[in-house]
Amino acid sequence: MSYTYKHPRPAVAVDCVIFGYDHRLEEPDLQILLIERKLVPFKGKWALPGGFVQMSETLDEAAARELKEEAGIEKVYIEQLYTFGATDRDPRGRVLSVSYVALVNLEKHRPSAGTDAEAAEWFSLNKLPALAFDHRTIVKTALERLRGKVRYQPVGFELLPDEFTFSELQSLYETILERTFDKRNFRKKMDSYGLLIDTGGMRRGKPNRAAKLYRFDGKRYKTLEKRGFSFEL
Amino acid sequence: MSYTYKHPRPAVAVDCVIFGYDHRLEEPDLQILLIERKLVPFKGKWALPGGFVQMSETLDEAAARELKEEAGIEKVYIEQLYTFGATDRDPRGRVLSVSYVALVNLEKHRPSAGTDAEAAEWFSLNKLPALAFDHRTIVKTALERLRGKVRYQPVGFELLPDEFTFSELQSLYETILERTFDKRNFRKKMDSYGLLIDTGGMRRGKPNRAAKLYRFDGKRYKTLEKRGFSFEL
DNA sequence: TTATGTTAGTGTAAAATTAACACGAATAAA
DNA sequence: TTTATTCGTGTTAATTTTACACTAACATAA
Repeated sequence: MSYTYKHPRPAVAVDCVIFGYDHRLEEPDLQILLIERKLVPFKGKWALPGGFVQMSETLDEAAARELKEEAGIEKVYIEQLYTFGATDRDPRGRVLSVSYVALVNLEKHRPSAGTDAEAAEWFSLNKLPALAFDHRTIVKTALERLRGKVRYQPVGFELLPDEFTFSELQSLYETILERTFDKRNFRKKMDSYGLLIDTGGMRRGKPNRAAKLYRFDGKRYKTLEKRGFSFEL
Repeated sequence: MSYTYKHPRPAVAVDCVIFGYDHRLEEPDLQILLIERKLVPFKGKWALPGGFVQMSETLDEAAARELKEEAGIEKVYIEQLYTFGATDRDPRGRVLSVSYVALVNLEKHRPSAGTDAEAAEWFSLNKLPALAFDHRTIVKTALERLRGKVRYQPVGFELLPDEFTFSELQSLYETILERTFDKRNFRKKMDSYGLLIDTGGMRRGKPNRAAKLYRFDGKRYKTLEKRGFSFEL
């Protein structure tokens, strides 16, 4: 079966930069899920999960599908990032890449468990291997987006478990933004938005004072957002 | 001549939201350049300037080319906005739209003069006609981007002439953000960044005190930006 | 049972930033 | 020369941000 057009057309792929975060680590860092390529070009090299867009699906759907098929990840935060269109970015021919950024917590979504995604592996952002195509550029762009976005939209919570402590939240921000925050000031500011719900639970198990568990109030945020409220860290 | 592929491919277009601004108007507003469609579908309707991506050009190049061919506009600020990929956004079949935002000053780039762009016309943003395809959505997205961006990156200057007065700059921001600023505070803040150069010239001609002309120091901004400085209004 | 090591949780004062506010100076036209 | 209009400027109060240190609670080891 083949398809014929009057004018030449580029192929269109979606590629996903999946940021993972594990709050349980001593020194948590951002991770990225990569897949080892089984085929030429770049056989054996690591690449972002992705694939070609089907005619019947939207771009968002294509990204969600690839996320599920190649990474075994479903129902997470995902947004379109940028479309990369250098003419020589794929040696096979003209291929555009509509890139997406996804955010997942590594406790909720176990590191490449089961599924199709056995070729998948998490890498620390600062220990990435050489990447196929222009995927390095895509990752860089994704990181800039994440750093920018996290400061004025409450997307950080997507990287945490449903219930988290203030310290965990702070560590997350410190990791992403590569800076430290004063504990009291951080808490004060976060508190002031009234977006965190005290779940009543406590994080126990470590040989120190237990920490209260909170949940992000997404509904309230949406309400406030419509009223012109803006989150800012 | 025809082109055959093993798998079906979407067609890929670029569409440009060109924001225009005329500081000479009494009550300036943002304008958008539209083109009256000569062909079905949406014949007779207004649409964003755009067209299909050629195999030999990058997406940015395609956008620049369409800007020139359809709008007669060259060498202006342009950046990629978003890629729209609803399966039914074009009745002719699957067409992706990689959208761009461009910013032009209407004194520098005369309203649809000469060129190919005779079908082109500027419309006030709040008096837009019905648009073809999903172009309304694209315009909405573009406006959100502009509003967001203008506050933390000095892109507003792209909408002004090379030399402008403080009042003109303030009116621009007030127009885009749909709010007012205190004259003295606005000036103080802008001044504090040291990004405006006093050209020595004066804006004369009106029956009131002449205003000093300034120029935006783009080079200095780039230097500061690298040092971690960030503009914010 | 007690001691120890470690993280959780909390308030205040100084500094910096933002917001509010009014009037004389300069210009072109009448 | 008068008039109408916009330009250019400084201070004070309010708010926000920053800096900073100790007690409380928990699990483990003694």
